[in-house]
Amino acid sequence: MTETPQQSPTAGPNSTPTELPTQYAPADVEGPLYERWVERGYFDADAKSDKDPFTVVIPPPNVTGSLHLGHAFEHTLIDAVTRRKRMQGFETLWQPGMDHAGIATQNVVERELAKEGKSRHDLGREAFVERVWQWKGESGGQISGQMRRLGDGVAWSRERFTMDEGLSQAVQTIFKRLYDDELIYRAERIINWCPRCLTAISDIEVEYQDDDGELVSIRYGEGEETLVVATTRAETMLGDTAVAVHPEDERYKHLVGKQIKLPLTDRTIPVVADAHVDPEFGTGAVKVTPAHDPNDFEIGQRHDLPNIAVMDEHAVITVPGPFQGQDRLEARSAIVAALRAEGRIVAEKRPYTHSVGHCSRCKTTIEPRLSMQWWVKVAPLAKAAGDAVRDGRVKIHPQEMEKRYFDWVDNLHDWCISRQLWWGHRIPVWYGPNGEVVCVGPDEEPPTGEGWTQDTDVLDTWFSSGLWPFSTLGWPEQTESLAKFYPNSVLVTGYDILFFWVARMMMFGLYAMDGTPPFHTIALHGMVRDQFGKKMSKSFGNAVNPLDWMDKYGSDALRFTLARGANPGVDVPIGEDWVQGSRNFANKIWNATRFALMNGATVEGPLPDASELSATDRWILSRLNSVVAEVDAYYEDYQFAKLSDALFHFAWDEVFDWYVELSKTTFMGGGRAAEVSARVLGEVLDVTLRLLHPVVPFVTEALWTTLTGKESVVIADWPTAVLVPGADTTDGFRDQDAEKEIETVQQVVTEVRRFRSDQGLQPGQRVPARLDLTGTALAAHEAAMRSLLRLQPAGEDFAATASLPVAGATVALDLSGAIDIEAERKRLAKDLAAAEKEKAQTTAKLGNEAFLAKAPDKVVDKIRTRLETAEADIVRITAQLERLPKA
RNA sequence: GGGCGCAUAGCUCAGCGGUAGAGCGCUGCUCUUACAAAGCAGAUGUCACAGGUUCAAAUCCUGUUGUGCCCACCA
Repeated sequence: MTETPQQSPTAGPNSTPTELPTQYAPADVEGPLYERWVERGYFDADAKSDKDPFTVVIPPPNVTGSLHLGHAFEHTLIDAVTRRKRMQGFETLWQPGMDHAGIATQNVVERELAKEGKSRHDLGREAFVERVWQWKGESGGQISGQMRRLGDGVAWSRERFTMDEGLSQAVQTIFKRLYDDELIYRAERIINWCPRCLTAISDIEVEYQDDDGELVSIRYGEGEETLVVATTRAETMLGDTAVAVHPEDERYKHLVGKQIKLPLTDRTIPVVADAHVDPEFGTGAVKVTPAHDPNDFEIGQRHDLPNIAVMDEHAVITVPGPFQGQDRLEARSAIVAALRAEGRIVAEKRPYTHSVGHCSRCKTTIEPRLSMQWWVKVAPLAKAAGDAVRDGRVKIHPQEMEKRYFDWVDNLHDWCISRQLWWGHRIPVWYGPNGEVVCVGPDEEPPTGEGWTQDTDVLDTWFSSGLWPFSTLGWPEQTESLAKFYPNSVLVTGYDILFFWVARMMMFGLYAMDGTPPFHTIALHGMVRDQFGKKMSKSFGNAVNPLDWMDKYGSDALRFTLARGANPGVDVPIGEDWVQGSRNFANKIWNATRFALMNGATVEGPLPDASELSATDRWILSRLNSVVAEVDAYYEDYQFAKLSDALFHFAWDEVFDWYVELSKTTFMGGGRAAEVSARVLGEVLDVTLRLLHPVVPFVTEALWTTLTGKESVVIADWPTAVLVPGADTTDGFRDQDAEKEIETVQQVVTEVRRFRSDQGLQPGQRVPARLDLTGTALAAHEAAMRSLLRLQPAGEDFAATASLPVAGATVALDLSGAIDIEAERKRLAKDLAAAEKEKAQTTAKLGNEAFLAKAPDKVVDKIRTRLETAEADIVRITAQLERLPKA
């Protein structure tokens, strides 16, 4: 769809034909540019470099499928940060890689198998794992393809996978060290069991939601010795081994120590006194099922109660009798029915809304279950992880998130790390024939001989990703890369994995790297949502494949839209219309650069001396330097939305709109003035493109290389304040007077345009006009203003029918009787009313003693100025109204 | 049950003590020689509600209502 290259019709002295088409076609440039960047090694990181390092790791995407908009968002932010640092001269490493995502990936592959009517057991462990590797190959390829499309500047040669050889070594090493330090142990506890995934999961992998259940109150015991307990999981009563009451509870004191009959069984169970029981809640008596409830388990420990498991791993009743073989839900209603038949149900509450745990992977209701598992003793590790933030060595951004972090690390239970899965790092522990337990580190031979077997479980996937900031650099080997790039500089990730991943990296990093935290800043971003702020999900039908929008609008457009919505720590809505708007912005940059090139914009040679610059030139250079400073400040504070917005408005409104329009007459006039402006425009574009590059890398690369003739903006210097020869500034050119002057020009132009529009004049219609600019600084801008306002020189027969005094200047127009007097009268009346209101307000304020006494001078001055402006406006408008011919 | 956050233009959000802002959308008029993926002009807000502090409150405090998120072993 490329159009014939256009040539500037007004071919001035500097105009050259340009090869750029009139519309930016991202698809034509993005792919080749990315491949060129990679080939030239711009993204590689050299551990031998003497530059200061800047390191950031990718939050490794799961190899479960393809990237979604959330990844596109995260990658945009990380890429922007690292591209800027690279331009600033740091030895920059963006470490790429992927996560094997144990349970998630195993589930995906099992679903694939299910389509073929097979289960993983049909294949057997080895063949199944082989199959998952195959899946990883495909999915991983897809993911890296998407990252290339996005423009991610990662060091591909360093790509790692949490299950590759080196990282497996790291996993075994740290496991062994923690084991030897007694920070990893094996114990039988109540765990969160997923009867669908058939594995234990950790506490944070359980999602609680309010479910409707039924609370039944059951009478236990016989005759005088009865009490009532309540439960939502009636089936667990088969495993009850006690009833607990509060030690001080008078109602039950006589029963403590007695045995009472457990209904539906031939067992009797003791009544125990335990302070855990809240006498205020329910009946004050609690059934105790140590094998199926974490609290009950602890009560059981205190009172030496037996643990009776009543369900197998599929949550099917195993207790011999009428309920054996029934699923837990089936058994629940059957047992309630049986109890009712015995007259033991004394109350029912249905529905009873209560919080129920679900497997975060498959949503199946968790079944607490007694099980032998491996654990990390987190207390000492979590203490260190909390302290590193508390003492300021690690900053969390935005700071409000610190509270969440502390709440978690300060109240952490031990971490169950073993999983009854096949996909993952196998636990490096061997069991001997006589119950010996041997933990083996990397490069150690496992015990051989009769009866020795390796633990069949694998590790929680977050165990290996917790090592990511240093395992990717070669740890446990003391590599050059590790020395150079650890600790990481900043971690950019979503607040949703603050506990899963960030806290674990903190714990492991501090532990393995002798107390050096893995990064000094944690920048947390929000979740991508749809244009109405709704969560994106496949089932809701509002999920978007980032590739679709990149195909349609270009990667830059997607990236810019995402960056522009990125307020720290809060969710980011995105809609297709907005991406389209960003595409328009990219096109605008493209065309503005075309215009500049057609007019000879250049970066060759030094900037002209300050004495040669027009006020327009000085204004835009001054503004440019403010924006450079502003953008830097926003980057340091991870304010991506603000920096993107600042650049958007500076580029579009100030450079591409006002500067270009105000300079057109200069360019057309040719001569030295045009040369000067061409050099200034070249400079402004050069800097603006470099400022924009981290967020919109492709279009800026295409244009910057064309503009400057240099190799690549990827390796260009990050902008600093521009200096103008001959100007009395050392820290960057600024010119307040020029800024004021152009502001006035803008006011005049806007005011006259408003008048023209109100009068129904066609935008292109030329009107004879006389401009009285005496006593103002605007004389130099007359040609530009006439051009912008379509004003012709006043001829012999000029008759002013409208006269607009604005900002000290007067613009008289000859509308040759075409003026709509009523419209003008209305407009002026409206303006007059506004000015009078303003006058009244400011007068009142200035008459207020208290205000004058307490308000800062700056504010008082401002109010005075407002009053003066209002008074001047009133005079002006009144004069205009009087001058209006009678209708 | 605890903790945190949010309520500002039709939508999504900035602003966080001194004249209400942006993007998108909407209404007019224009192919004005970089760009119609554009230009110009315009409309639209008791800044959730009620109190309080202050010369001054969208902005600070208290309460109310609505809403979202995180955490939690009350059967």
